Amino acid sequence: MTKTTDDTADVRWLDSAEQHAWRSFLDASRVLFDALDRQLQADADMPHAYYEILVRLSEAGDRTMRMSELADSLMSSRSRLSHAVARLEERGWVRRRSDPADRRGQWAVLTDTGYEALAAAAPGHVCAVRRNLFDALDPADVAALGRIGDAIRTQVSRG
Amino acid sequence: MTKTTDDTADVRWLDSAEQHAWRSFLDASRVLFDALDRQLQADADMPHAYYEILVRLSEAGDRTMRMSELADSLMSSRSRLSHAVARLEERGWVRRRSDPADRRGQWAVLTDTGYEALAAAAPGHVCAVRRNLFDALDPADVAALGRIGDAIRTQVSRG
DNA sequence: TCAAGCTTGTTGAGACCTCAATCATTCCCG
DNA sequence: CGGGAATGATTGAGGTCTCAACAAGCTTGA
Repeated sequence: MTKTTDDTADVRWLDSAEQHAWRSFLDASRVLFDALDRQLQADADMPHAYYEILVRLSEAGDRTMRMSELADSLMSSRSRLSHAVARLEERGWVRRRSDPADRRGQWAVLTDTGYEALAAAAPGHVCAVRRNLFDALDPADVAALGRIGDAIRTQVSRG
Repeated sequence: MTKTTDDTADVRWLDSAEQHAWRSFLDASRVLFDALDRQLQADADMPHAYYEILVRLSEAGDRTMRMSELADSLMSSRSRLSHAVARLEERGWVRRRSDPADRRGQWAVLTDTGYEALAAAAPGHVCAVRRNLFDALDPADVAALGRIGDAIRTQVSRG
């Protein structure tokens, strides 16, 4: 969509560098995430979202996190996480325990089976990330990507 | 997930700069795309995927593209596009016409109604892209983002 | 010519996500 | 203390996406 009429004169359209950056970012995200999702689904029978949940839990003390804390750390809605953890619980990879101190709260706990599933999936996934992403980037690109990502996250959170 | 045993010694794990870049990219993509999807859904009653389809068609000669060409240009699977165009057709925003020269092929055509829906959605969407993304980036970042995106797309397509 | 194999596109089932509504609990303040 | 607001989390309905299977048409080569 480019500017063609005057009734939107107050909009600052994207210039060509922005246009290119934006489409490039969109396309790159799509192909990359699709590729990683397919790899994980094929080799470890889990979508990337599950993998990320297992990773966060594996890094937490006692392999345990509050649902809300887990959702925040994954930039996920509570609803999305609730559905996902319900499915992970069916697989026996995560268990939920209610918090005696605040009976509204729930703890998500990574089970041994869940840890094993993660350990089995990780090497292939990390290889795929390296092959599809980092093999294309030099150290300056890696640093730039980190900085840009941080800037975006901050910007979006500010509303 | 970090290296903890020796049975995966052949995997080159991410170093801390890569780790940071990767999570930052993941998180930024998630919050950004979620924000844009919500804005479009709320203000124009369409998901971002529909918007992109309408944009491509609006830019094509005769506002018409082959389904496969459209799918490729959107980095979309044919199945995804088929479902999406079916829904767009129900809304009267796109029509499909079969190609007399190759009767397997279909042309997707943007209708006037579809064009109007796009024109109505575009200003708000572009503002949201600027507010959530470009307002946080200086020109060097914009250039870097474009280069990195291109590199990723190339890398992933090479398998 | 014609059958095997590619290409184009669609379909259905099932998985996942969003939104809004809901429930239970805790917090806050008059 | 008590009642309304806020918090933590879940649920169900409905929309979108994936995967695999399919259908139909084109192309090729013996």
